[in-house]
Parts: sequence; C-alpha cells; structure tokens
Amino acid sequence: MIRILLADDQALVRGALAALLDLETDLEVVAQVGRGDEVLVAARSTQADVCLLDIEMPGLTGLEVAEQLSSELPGVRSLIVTTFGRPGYVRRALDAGAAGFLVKDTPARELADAVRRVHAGLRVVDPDLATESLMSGPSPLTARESEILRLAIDGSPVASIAGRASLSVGTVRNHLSAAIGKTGASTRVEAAQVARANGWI
Amino acid sequence: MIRILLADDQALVRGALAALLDLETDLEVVAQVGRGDEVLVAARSTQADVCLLDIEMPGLTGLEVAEQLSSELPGVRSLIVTTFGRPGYVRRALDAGAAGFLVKDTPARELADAVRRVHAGLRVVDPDLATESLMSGPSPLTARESEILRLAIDGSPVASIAGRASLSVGTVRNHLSAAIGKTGASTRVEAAQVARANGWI
DNA sequence: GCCACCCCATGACAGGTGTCATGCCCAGGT
DNA sequence: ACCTGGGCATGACACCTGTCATGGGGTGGC
Repeated sequence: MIRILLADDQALVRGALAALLDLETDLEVVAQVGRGDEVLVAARSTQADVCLLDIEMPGLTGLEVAEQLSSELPGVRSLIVTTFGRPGYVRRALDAGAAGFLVKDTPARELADAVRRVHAGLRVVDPDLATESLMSGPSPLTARESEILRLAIDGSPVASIAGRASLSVGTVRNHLSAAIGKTGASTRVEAAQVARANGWI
Repeated sequence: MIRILLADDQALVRGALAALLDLETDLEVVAQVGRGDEVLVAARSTQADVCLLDIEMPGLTGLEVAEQLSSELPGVRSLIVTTFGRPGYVRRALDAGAAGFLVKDTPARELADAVRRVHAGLRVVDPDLATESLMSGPSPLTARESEILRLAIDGSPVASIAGRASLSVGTVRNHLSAAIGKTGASTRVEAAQVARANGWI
C-alpha cells in the first residue's frame, strides 16, 4: 500500500484527487494539506511515501517543499502536480529533488501510474515538457535581474520598484534594461511576463 | 439519478471531480469535455441535468456557455465552478443564467450538495463571495475602456494597443487615462490588473 | 429640442522610461 | 597581479506616457 500526501491550496481539487486515488486498491491518501508549510510535519507524522505537490500554494511553493523534503525526509518522494507547464519549472523541480513533474491536463488515469512509478524510484516527467525544458536552456537572468522583474510584474513605476528593492532608480533601470534585452521584450512588464512564462522567476 | 456534465480544461481535475461525484449514489457523470464550445452538443446528446462549468476554458468561457445553455436548453442548469472568486464574475454568472457559483477552494464534501440544490431549482452561491459581489457594484468601465484594458494587460506599449484596436494612439491614451482614474491605479498595467481582479474584464 | 454620456480624435505639456556611456567596487579564475 | 564579469551608481538623451483642454459625432432619455 503506497501512502500518499496531497498538497494543493484548492480544497475541491484536493478532495477530488483524493477520491480519484482512493479508487486504486494499492494507493491510500493518508494526509491532505492546503499550505506548503504544513507538508513537512504532515509527511513525517503520517509516514507518507509519496507527496503530490502543487507549485502555487500559500506558505511555501511546491518547489521549496520538494527541496525541504529531499533534505529532511530523503525516503519520501515528491511528485509535482501543477497547472503551469513552464519550462523552467521542470528543471527547478528536478534540481529541488523532486522525482516527477506532471501538469494538470494529463489524463486522469495516468496519475495513479505516475505515483507508482515515482514510488518505485523512477523519474516521471511529461515528455512534451521535458523536451521543451531542454530546448529553452537555463535562465539567462542574474539573481538581481530576476528579483527586480518579480517586483516589476505588477506594472508599478520604477520608483516604487526601487523603493521596495532598496536600490536607486538608476540601478533598477539598468537591471530592467538588461532583462528587457535578454528576454527580447520591449517593456519591463513584457519582460517580466516572458520570464514568468519560462519559469525563470 | 442526477445526470452531470463536467467541463474543465484540465483533464486531471476533470477526472478527479468525476471520481468524487461518482462516489455519490444519486449522481452520475454522463459527459466530460475540455472545451467550452463542446458543452452544448454534449449536454444535448447526453441529456445532462446539471453542467459544472469552469470559467477559463478554450473555445468559450464558462460564462458564455451558461448563457448559451440557458437560451438553448433551458431545462439544463449551470453551476460555475472556478478557481477565481472575482466579485464581478458572480454577477456576470447569474446574469448569464447560471444557477450557482462555487470557487474551487470550497470543501469537497459540499460539491455534491451544491449539485443537488441546483438540480432542485435553488440558487447556490458562495456566501462570502455573494456579499463581496454586492459590495463592489457593477463595472464602472465603459465597453471601450474594458476592451482597451484587455489589450493593455500584457504590458505592450500604447502604440501596439492602438494598432490592435484600430484606434489612434491619442484615443487609446484617453481611454486608458479614464480607466486609470476609475480603478484608482497609477499605470495602465495596474489598472488592467485591478479590473481583472474585480472580474470587470 | 435639449441634455447627458460615450466614442473618437488632436494637440500640448510634465514627468516617467529605456538606452547608453562611464566609472567604482568586489569576487573568482588564470 | 591581472582580467573578467556582475552589482551598483550617475548623468544625458530621445522617446513614451498620463493628464488636460477642446471639439465633433452619435445615441438615448426627459
């Protein structure tokens, strides 16, 4: 019997996935949490074998949780299950020690198999996504550029970004200009969206 | 036996919801589709009683589908089930003839009840969302302003927006300026995001 | 008919933005 | 020690943007 922990911030999706997995006789959902920072303790106390992690969660992201799990509970295997198939996410997930990566529009019947494969020690990655991930190499952005882009994505003026980043307006403009060049965009907002679409931020 | 049609673009979520609903003895999922424009024919051919509609789908949005259903198949009742609890969405959903509105972070056990209530002819609306929807009145934006904001949300420069809208740059700037004023934002991108968060676009 | 409201457009102006050149500091590699 | 590359900053410049005033055309309500 494979013991599964479900982490997704949408209760309805969480419950539905539980119903789906419980249909399988060799799978058992032993815990459900709605926040990233609740996964570790729940995984420990319920002795879960496999953790299904959404990426976008309050508290910690699924990627951060995967990292936490692989260092704190190396026996537990993480499977990222997320809405967004951003190329960079796959790389970051595997770097974080996740054993698999599925997008939510894979057929429902494949989920149980993916869990079994992950539990058996195999890597499970959406084939389309894997190739796409290899195509669009690693992030070309420096750490600072990524940080500034995250602050720029809401369209706030440069002065506000500079304030939040505790940098001068000129420096922020330079980082943004560099990011705009690297992403092929023509405004900072476009650049931020390109970066997000690629999973670079 | 209540006959249910599921429309959601994420196959995994769709399958999981089907598993959840099929646990109930009085409910039966008779069709699953991944696109908005496939709902009508599927609902007709399977004689569905209740349609669970996600809002964000390729083809047609759930709101458009609800409108279609209420005019073409008045006997079929629509229940909007979506990730985003934007205030304006509730109003638009009910205006479109939907019988209910649920966000995906409601507890899983409530879904079956919601389906039964909708089938019984009752309205089902998330209570928090209902009040929030009443608080933030209808959209203050004119049709043109909404259209321009939709084009502005990706951060493209005004000239590009003007081109796509077949308007002069000055006119676009005026519409944007009006929208910025009405939304309380300070840039067009912020204004577009405020409008999206409120379900105005 | 008149008024209110919206759409479209133009022009002018202040301030914001992206680019570029230049320079300093610091860490890592050779 | 030297060089390279990133982070940080300044200043200058052209261009883009948001605001405002103004005007013409259309539509619906009184």
